[in-house]
Amino acid sequence: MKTHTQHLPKCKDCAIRSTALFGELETKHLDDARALRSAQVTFEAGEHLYHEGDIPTKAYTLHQGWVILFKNLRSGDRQILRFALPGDFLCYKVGYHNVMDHSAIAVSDVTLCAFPLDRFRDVIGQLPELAFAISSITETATQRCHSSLTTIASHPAEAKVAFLLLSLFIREMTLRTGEMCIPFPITQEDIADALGLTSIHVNRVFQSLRKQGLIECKNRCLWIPNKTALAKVAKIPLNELEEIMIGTAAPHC
Amino acid sequence: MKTHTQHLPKCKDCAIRSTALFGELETKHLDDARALRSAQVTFEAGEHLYHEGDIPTKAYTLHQGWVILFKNLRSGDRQILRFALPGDFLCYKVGYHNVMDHSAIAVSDVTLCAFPLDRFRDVIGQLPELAFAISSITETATQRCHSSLTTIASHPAEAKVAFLLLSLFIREMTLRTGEMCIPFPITQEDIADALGLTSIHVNRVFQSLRKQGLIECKNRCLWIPNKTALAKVAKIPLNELEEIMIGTAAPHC
DNA sequence: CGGGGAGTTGAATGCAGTCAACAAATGTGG
DNA sequence: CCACATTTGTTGACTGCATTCAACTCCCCG
Repeated sequence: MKTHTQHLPKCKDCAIRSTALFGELETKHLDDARALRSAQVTFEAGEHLYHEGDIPTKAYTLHQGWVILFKNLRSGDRQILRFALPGDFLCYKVGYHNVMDHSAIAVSDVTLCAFPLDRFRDVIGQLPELAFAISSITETATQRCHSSLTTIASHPAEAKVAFLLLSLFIREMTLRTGEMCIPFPITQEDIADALGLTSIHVNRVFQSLRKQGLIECKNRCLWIPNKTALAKVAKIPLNELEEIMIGTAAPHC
Repeated sequence: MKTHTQHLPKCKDCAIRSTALFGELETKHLDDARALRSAQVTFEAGEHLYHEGDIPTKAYTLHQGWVILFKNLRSGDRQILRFALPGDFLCYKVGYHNVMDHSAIAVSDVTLCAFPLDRFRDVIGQLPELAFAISSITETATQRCHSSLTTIASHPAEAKVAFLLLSLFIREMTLRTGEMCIPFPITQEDIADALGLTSIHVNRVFQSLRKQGLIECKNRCLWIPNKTALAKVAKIPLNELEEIMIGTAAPHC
């Protein structure tokens, strides 16, 4: 982990600001919002951002790269709770049990904007909008969790994989326009750990989806030629999925 | 649904106040907190509190009875997201997409305290503590969702059922001390819909758990003689589960 | 007393897991 | 730059948990 406090990039030039929440706040309360950010931080692929049990002091907006949020299980393997993509808000915790219930690890090299948590208390006093902004983010997170829960609990493996790939594809594509594939730094085993399947079975599903022409995936890149068709396999209407996956994700400065 | 605005019970006499969040706020900001409550509302068993797609105007603290939160699936059946018990906070929504992503139905006759959502905006301006209180609740909800996700994704049916029964038991037992069973108004099919199993398989698991002496369940009542033993089957340490399930749940007046 | 919902039981099917071996891709040190 | 090691992906055979379908019982409620 490296921390940079000097020469931070200007917020107004930030490519992901439009997908992040401070984008909206900034117009009205530019200074308050900016004042929250303390530093930019980088982690290398494979580094832990935080561990289950940690008491966090900083929240992060993910600026670049992918992060996996997961819980370690007694049995030795892990349950992936969420894939965090640029624009996502991580590690915000204000409740009584201010202990992280999961760990986070960088899957690719990542850059984050750091916000000391204690400053939130002060700023929210003067800026109630921030409280609603954060509520909105948490609600989105819960909504996505509901969506995952539904898919994982009651659909066959092919639908689960289709759902996850399509979700990630939609989220990543909103960040980059006009490209013919998205970077896809996760492994089939990661997908298995997210969906409660074995990597072997995920592999079989991948091949089946490839044969049907629904996905193209090689060299750490993913392309979905026909989102509607894949949504059908995922057993969720495309517009519904897009509504959940796109939209305000994080405060960003 | 019936609404009562007269002769509301006094908050300080409320049995569940201690498990709810306003319990803490009240000492400092009694009047502000009370002012939020507009009415008590009752629903009969089987009545819907709200539907997926609704734009809510009121949030509720569940005062008595159980409520099921669920999503209807294309396939015709439903995915249960959460069982709400007395003390739980329902239907709070402030984000941009202020549309409910799920429906709620009363499983037993229920009483709720209603809080008009528009008042929250005003009060939070003067009372930032309320913002944190609500954040805390939402975090707990997300944490429980994580916990469900983990259990449902990666454990066999017996562990899933054990996990759910134990969770409900622990939560309900904090509300009533010294009793030899908890009211258990849900059916095996409800459990199946929550865990992504068939009711037939849930039934087989029930019988297996009964034979092992881990649960006693009849006449809409549940008793767990040995929580530690059942936690072992659920593949989660008892103290960890208790930490997630007990504690601040809802603002309550 | 009859009807309907909830719970129970059995047999057959199938989806996904397990084990094992191998191939391909990626990374590392000499 | 090549040789080797490690990780990731691929394939096949076998097993088993959970589903499906169907029939039947129990219990509550009108």
